[in-house]
Amino acid sequence: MTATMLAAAAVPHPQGRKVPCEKCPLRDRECLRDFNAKELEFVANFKSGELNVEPGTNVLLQSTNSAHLYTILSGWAFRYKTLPDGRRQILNYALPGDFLGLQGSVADEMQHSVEALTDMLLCVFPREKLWGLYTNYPSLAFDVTWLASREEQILDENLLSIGRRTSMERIAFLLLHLFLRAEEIGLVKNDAIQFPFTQQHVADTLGMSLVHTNKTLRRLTATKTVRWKDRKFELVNREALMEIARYSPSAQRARRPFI
Amino acid sequence: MTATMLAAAAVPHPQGRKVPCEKCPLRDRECLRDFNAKELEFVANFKSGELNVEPGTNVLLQSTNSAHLYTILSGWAFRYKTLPDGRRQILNYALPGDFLGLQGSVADEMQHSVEALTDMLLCVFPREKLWGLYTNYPSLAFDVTWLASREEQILDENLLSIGRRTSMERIAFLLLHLFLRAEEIGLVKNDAIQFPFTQQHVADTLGMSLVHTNKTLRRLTATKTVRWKDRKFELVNREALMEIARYSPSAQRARRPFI
DNA sequence: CGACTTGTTGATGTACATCAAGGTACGTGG
DNA sequence: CCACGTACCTTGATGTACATCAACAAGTCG
Repeated sequence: MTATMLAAAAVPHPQGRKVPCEKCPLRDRECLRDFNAKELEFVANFKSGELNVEPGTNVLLQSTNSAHLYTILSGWAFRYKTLPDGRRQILNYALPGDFLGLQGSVADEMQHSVEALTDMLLCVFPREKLWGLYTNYPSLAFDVTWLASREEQILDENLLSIGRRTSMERIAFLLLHLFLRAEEIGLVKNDAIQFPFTQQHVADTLGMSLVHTNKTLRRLTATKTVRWKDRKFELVNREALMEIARYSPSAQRARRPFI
Repeated sequence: MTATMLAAAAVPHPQGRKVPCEKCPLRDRECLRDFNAKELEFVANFKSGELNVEPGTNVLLQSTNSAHLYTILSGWAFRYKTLPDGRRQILNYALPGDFLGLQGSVADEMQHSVEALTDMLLCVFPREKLWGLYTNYPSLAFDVTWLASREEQILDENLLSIGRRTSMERIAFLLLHLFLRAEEIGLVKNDAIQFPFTQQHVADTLGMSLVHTNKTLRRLTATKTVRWKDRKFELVNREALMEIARYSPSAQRARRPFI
């Protein structure tokens, strides 16, 4: 029914810092807001190291508590929950610039897991410094809230999908959504991108069986709005796909935090 | 398929303050953390008035932007989204102590609507003062983040429900979830409570049709774990219901903010 | 040493039969 | 009139089974 969970959880053993914050790869992205010098200094101090993980690694694990928070510098992951009998629901995907582990600062233990889809480079923050961020850097605190609220928006949209969209609309919406997020951070070239997930992931995201996902996906590609073969995804007709997905262009975000 | 949307949006016309913050009805709830004098003073200044709305009123409306943030002092509401053709998905319910409208501070316009289920008393904050809260009251800023993160947790759980639980498990889980939230804030007496929503709301929350919701609900009540008649809900066998719902006791929250 | 088989595994594609869920219709009771 | 209850038929989704295809490892032979 669902893929088996990979057992090995990442043991965070922050190596010495490699990339100084002033040279953080994320800083080039024009979709992120700029830091001032003071903020940059704090963040540099906030950062305790980096973590490199392989596909299939569990960065965070349901029912445990991690001492770390992570910002994704590169790579893809997904957040998911499982029922005791193994049924799996993928909640959302995480891309460069996304922030992982906030829930652990608010509850005693994680209510979901995070698994890497590709090789990832993570920026590691010790959780106990989060409070210092709130007391000294309200702009960064607001960024954290911004990220939490954006995650909430995505979940709302997902809930609408699974609850009320048809299977065709669901798949179209998910592919479009991920494409647009990837485009926002510069991962798309010539309307094409490498998608690191399989049909099983799509099925587990949309609450569908693998077989039905496959059939619906064939029907979707038959519309010639998208191509998806050997991990390579191409958006052929954006407007038509938006139509199929019942996509209402969501509100622009004023700015996007850096952290 | 889904209930029709009520047209009238609430026009916030903050009347003069009625309840001074020191006497806020929420302060008695032992599930909320205490304010210190300084925080209380700020919040009293933050508050611009109160708003009283009737059942069916749209407190916030998708695709608009409200100049206000609200804390619920009393009453029930629900957050929902609609597709252009009218399909409705209820995302979550809002109870006393919950905070409404944060998304509007992060995006240009609301991505969802909020409709009152009962008479409600709302505490009104002007949105532009939110930044002052972040700069001067990090503890309150953290509370806002706490609330956003808790909302995210609930949405995660909902997504798991709709995506992977059976219809029986779904309904059991929803009823249990709402019962426990109501219990947390002292709305439950003798394992019984008035639920202000209908089967149509349950259907729209769980992504099911009304007819199927009704049939499944009959099967659930046949298990004698709950009673639900004329808006009165009674929890007869808590453990058995948790079993049916595949409820994994979620982590305790260390504290709960007041705002 | 390199080239060619063989077996394995994971992702995808497709054909059924079965079942859960939807839609319409028409009840009741307050 | 609205919320709830139930019957009936239809359809969308599931589960099982099996086939294809590429990637990869191990072993064999010239």
